[in-house]
Amino acid sequence: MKQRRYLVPLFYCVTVIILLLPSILFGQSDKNLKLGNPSNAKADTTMHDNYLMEKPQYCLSYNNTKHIPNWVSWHVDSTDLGKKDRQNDFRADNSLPATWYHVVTPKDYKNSGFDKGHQCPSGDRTNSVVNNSATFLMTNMIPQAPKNNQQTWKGLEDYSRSLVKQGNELYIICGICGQGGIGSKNKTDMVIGSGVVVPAQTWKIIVVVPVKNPQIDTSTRIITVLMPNTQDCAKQPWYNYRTSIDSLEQLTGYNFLSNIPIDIQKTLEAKIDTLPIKNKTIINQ
DNA sequence: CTGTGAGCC
DNA sequence: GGCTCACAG
Repeated sequence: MKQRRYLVPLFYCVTVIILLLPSILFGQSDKNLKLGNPSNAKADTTMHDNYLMEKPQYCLSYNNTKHIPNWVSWHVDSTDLGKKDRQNDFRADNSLPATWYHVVTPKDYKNSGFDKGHQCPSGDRTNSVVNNSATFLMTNMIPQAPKNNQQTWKGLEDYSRSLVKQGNELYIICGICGQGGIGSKNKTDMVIGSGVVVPAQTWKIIVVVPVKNPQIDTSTRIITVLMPNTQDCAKQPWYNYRTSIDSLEQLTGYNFLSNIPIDIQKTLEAKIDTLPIKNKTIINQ
């Protein structure tokens, strides 16, 4: 009879460990795709143009015709932001299926007039060397016009991290559409290197969730942008490129936020963020 | 690897 | 000036 007294706490401990196992093993990786998989990508090598790759740091749909991701999805909160240095170890992603001939390397971007533009930013993964280094895999890069990448796009990335520091967690997805951009050589390029497609536009959706009240409802702030992959992009700040998820769905054919209840989803997808940014006047256009 | 540059706070 | 996005050699 005496042993039975140990059974209850033992059962309790085992249950807790089993329940926590996914987060112990995978950290935050389960959050990276939490709001949905907009193109129904699958980790199936026959899906060569919509191939799902899940990493602890971010998830993506890879396009082996374009040799860039269709979209990259991740989650950021204050635990992701640390003090680890930018690793700068751009390199081929050898976790692509071995049967696929084409693997993009940094060489494909050399002297192209386009940046190796992070989708999941280095700056969103600074809590460990391993996590930061993972953002430098080439499957997380697109040929991005330098002024788009280093100015307009970076402006939104910096603003996003300021929201995290103010007590929010973010669910972010971004990607590409179309073909043909204008880089530092001041001409339209359709491809660079050994056939890496240059997108015409870049888009991003940020779902802002206060950590102290982490529910997603019709009042949740959504920041959606769509900007040209050109040097002219930087003539406007990021907040002048705000649009609705509805318009992005029409453009891309994707279904965003599909894991959110449909009525909430519809309200959120119609919204265009209008919050003034940094007290600057927003130019209406 | 080091050095350089542009933009922004 | 310091920080962060990069580039070239």
